[in-house]
Amino acid sequence: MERRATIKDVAEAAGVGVATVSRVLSGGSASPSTRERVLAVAAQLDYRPSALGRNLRQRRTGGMGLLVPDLTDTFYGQLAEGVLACARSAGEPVLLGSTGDDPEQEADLVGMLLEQSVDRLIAVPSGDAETWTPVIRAGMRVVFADRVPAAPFQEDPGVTAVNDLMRLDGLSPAPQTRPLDAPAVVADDRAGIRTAVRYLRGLGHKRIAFLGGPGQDSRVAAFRAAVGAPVDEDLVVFGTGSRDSAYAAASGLFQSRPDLSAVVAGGNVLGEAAVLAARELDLRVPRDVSLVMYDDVPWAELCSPPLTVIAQPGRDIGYRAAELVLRAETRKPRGVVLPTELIVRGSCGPRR
Amino acid sequence: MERRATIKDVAEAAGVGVATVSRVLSGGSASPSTRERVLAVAAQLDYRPSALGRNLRQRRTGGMGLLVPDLTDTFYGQLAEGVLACARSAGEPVLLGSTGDDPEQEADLVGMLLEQSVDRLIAVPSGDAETWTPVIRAGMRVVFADRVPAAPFQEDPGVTAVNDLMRLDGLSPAPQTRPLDAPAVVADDRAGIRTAVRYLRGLGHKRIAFLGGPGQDSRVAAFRAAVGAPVDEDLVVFGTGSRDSAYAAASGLFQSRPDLSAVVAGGNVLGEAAVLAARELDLRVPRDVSLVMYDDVPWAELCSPPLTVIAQPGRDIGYRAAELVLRAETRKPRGVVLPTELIVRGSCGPRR
DNA sequence: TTGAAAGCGCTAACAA
DNA sequence: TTGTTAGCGCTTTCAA
Repeated sequence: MERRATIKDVAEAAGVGVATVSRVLSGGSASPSTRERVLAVAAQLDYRPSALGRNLRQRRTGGMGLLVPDLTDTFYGQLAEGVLACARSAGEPVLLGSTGDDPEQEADLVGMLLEQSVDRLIAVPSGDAETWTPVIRAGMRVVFADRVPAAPFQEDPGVTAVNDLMRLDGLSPAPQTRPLDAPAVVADDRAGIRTAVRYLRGLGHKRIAFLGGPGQDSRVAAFRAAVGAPVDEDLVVFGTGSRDSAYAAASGLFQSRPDLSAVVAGGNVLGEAAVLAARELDLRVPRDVSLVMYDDVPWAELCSPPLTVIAQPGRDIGYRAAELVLRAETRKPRGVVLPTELIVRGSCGPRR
Repeated sequence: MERRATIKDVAEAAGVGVATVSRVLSGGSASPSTRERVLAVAAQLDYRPSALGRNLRQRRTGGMGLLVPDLTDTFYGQLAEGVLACARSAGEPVLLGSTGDDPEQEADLVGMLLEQSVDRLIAVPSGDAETWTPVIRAGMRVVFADRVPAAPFQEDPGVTAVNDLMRLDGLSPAPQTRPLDAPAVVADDRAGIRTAVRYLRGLGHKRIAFLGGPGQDSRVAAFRAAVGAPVDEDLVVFGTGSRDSAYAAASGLFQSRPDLSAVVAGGNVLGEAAVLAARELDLRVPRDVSLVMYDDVPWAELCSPPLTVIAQPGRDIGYRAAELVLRAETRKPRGVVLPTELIVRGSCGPRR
């Protein structure tokens, strides 16, 4: 890197002390004449304050970290765009990491951010509450997006945010121990899933399956609640996050339960897998099987028939999360739940 | 951020000087006994060297910047995943920016990186060679990915990399002035487009259109070369990068030239638009119009018929670019061109 | 092999 | 309103 002008250069050229330059540039008090002179010189020298110096002095790096499971998943692309939009308008840098939905990789990435002294983080978490507690305790200001860390124990979720959201989602409330001081920005999974299930019920469907992926605990819970006890457990299956695994899960589901007439896919990768598996098995959508997919992605409309989806505002989720993590907010920040919308297209039909 | 152990703490606890700690931790010389002691203490204190201090001292930030046009475009998601994979294995952070294919936003983002003293950058460029020359001159080590900056003047492309690649792509060679010292990692657009056009020709198509987007100069050029002079200029149309604009371009194309029988979409967003526009206009694919799309994305298979595509290795492009920018390489680094592959599925048929 | 010391560019006390 | 100064945590001469 070529030598760039430093604050000292500006100070000398303007005939003032470095502190004055610093003050002027950060909007502190200074006489109009000094201010003007300093500004002129700075512009003339094309001076740009070094974030390095400032950060070291303030013992913290500006900007924020962003951890998502997979950027080839369009939903996370949308979420990331939201975060970037907010960060840009705030002039803050964003450090990106992709976790592959693997708690270990996630931990590595968090370690890297710690090393960089990044103390603000937006995360779509893979690890459970137990793994996140220490990092929040260590002073990292984290906002969860899209989902919250799973509770490690049924009897001790140990997470305020998780707790509240689980309650929102109709899960059993649990005693609040060790509250996890992190807000979360999520979609209203409960309402979204409930609406979808009711819609399918209205079409006459009785055997409705749920095809889930990692971190979709609240959607699964919402599904169970929506179909009501007793839940046919064979109709609730999971992939591990990769497209292959999602396909395997979908294919296995269709083959083991040819009696099912509708499936709710918990995310767009799972929806994709369902479409592919159905085609492979010569199941027609929606004639043989109806499909509702979580996430509205551009290609949902390209399928034939176009997919009926539960839309969640990925971009807004990211934007709001970035706002939250940026706002040097007061204590006990609360999370936000954004609405979902059932968009009816052509992938659901009456039960045959 | 809670107080973390510093190098000084480690030095004191180990009864050595800070320089020794620094040496030990960076693999310098030290007696076995000292080394062991320092290491033990460091581990015990959970010491992690602060990137802040190191960076200031070395007047540069580690890691790299990554600038892409749009993360909701799956191709760039793939590319980003490649970059992240390489960065992770090198333990380097990645600063992400999304330019929206807007040279101004791009310039802002570059400015931000400069301020952060990030001196390595992987960019899918929006601005032309003229805007990039100064940043490279300023010492930023940039590697272009997916495409190279457009040449500002026909008679003075002013860019070695651009120049070479344009030549590869069959454009007129130009005198090499002001060489732009930046390597590029791109797909073999020329071969990809040529193969697609030949394939369509083989199917009997005569009136083949090209639907392009920003930064696709080399693909357009390849298309012109492949169809051969005289090129029917009305059959070469462009969107500006947004989905809406792509749709408008596709729709306009189909309506103004009902005689066309095949279209090559220069990217997946354009392909998406073509499918949508065709459906809206009641054009059947491939009966009424054949379609080949650049980019193999997961949803290409979900369309019916599944889309015939020119696959380019997005992830590899990102990975290789990251390797290049990381390797403190010798002078005059050359770019790399990765192969494309025509994947025939169902969106092309014989001309009616 | 080791330690002392000098900064990297900046901000924030503190003085003037 | 200003300038001087002391570091932030680290690496790197330079001596010992």
